[in-house]
Amino acid sequence: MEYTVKKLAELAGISTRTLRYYDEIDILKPARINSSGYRIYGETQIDKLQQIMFYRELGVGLDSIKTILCSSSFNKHDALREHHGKLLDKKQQLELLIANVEKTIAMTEGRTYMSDKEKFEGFKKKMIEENELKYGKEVREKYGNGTIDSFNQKIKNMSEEQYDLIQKLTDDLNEAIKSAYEEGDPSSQLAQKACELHKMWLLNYWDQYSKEAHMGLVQMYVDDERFTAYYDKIAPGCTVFLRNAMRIFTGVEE
Amino acid sequence: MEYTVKKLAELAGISTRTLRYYDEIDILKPARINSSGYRIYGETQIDKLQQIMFYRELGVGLDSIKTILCSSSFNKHDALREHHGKLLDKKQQLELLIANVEKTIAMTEGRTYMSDKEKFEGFKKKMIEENELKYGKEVREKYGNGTIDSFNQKIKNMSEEQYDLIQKLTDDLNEAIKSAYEEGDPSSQLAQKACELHKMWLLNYWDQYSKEAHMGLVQMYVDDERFTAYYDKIAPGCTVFLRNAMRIFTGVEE
DNA sequence: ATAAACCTTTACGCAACGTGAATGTCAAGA
DNA sequence: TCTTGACATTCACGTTGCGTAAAGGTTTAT
Repeated sequence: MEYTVKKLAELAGISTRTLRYYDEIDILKPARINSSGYRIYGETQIDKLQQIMFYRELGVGLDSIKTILCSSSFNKHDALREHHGKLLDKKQQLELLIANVEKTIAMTEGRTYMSDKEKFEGFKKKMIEENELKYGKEVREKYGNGTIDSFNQKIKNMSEEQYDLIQKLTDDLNEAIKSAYEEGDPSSQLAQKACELHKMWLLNYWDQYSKEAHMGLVQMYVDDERFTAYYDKIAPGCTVFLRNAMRIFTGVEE
Repeated sequence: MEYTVKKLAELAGISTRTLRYYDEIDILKPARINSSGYRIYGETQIDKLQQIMFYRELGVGLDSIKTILCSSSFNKHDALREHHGKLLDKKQQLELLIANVEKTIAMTEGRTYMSDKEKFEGFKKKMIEENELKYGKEVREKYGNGTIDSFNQKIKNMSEEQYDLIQKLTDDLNEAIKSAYEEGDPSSQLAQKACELHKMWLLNYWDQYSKEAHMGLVQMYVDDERFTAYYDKIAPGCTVFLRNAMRIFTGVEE
């Protein structure tokens, strides 16, 4: 039995373009070409196509398939195991992605649930997105996943009142940092009050507080340009000032 | 603070090409372009880039990101949920793929374990690949996953002797079908013996046998071109002949 | 002044085809 | 016989998100 492209394509449930492509990349050549230039396939080609489709269904790339089909069964087995490893990696990566997306959705849902009026737009944008984006990785690395997970959980469970409170706290904190910074003395009462406020602000997100962790965080503000940029918006140079004040506040030498 | 491509790229941990590309597709335009044609970015652009990277980390396509960034938070939420759905689909698909690859690996491992000498190359190629490829789907659909899973399990557990036995049985079966077909009478003793052999052959793979299932399988040989082609290799037209003989053998009217 | 380090645009490459465009071939009906 | 419609052919561009030159202008440092 002989087949033209269309026939074979229908038999195999693929497109004619695919067959021409397979011809082009030398993965499946027709048995012969007739006088009009038509591709003619035979039984041998059907068998090969079946094998190709078999590996294709396993997600193997055409390039790999080409070499697989020409190699011994030993190498086929090896190739499959390598492919398997790749798939597992992909899966793990995908699961991480899904978890992150779910977390983000949960956050936005928590927010919209609490306020239909997008009252907390600015708050959320600053707190959640910036926190997850900027702080997420670093905090995860330094203090483990638990820290940021509980952070997210806390945000979800917060009442509107709490949101307002934190909003106010944040404003007060920034104000305090600014005034203290303008005064210039990290050991001043104003500066130490700012540190206290920063601690209170932090306590809203951290499950357990430690001076060391607090100091570490503020030091990180200084070390990472992105953090510095964020805090220096209050006043240029105030990130370092905050760190110095915090050294005194926590008594931790870093 | 102003940034050139290189500066911003280093800050964000991406390539300059990426920034130029984002400019090209209108996803992140520089604040201005200086007299030498250099791209100059500002704080606003940093913030936007952070948002872009945030969504990018979630696996959202750049096209979607562009619309997301211009839309309300409500629509952002919606887009995220849609994206989430897509990811779940992808995951499911990937898991299926992995399961199939694992199954295939298990099969080849079973085979190589049983025979280092690639003694069963032809057998394996015909039995496992063709079975899984051609028969897998249909059998699954008609008789559930259990049927083919137990089939695979059985193959794995088979001893070399059993392989030889089945090989011989297969040859006998084909021989019997051929002779019976040449005689031409589906009710002949030869034809009924072929049916009996086909049943014995089947029993090596099926956990429980039923006349109905057997008849259904053979009818499927007739209905599906690919099956027909396979059996007609013995002799053109013999698939239908086998079906007719099987009607008498099983007494099932289909 | 000259080299190093930066910037620019242009454009091909990647995987696996989809989707035309322009044109040739074949079997069948008026 | 002529035409129509279904098939075939070969280009060749589009898809995604950039990587990677190539060929050239600008800025900075020595």
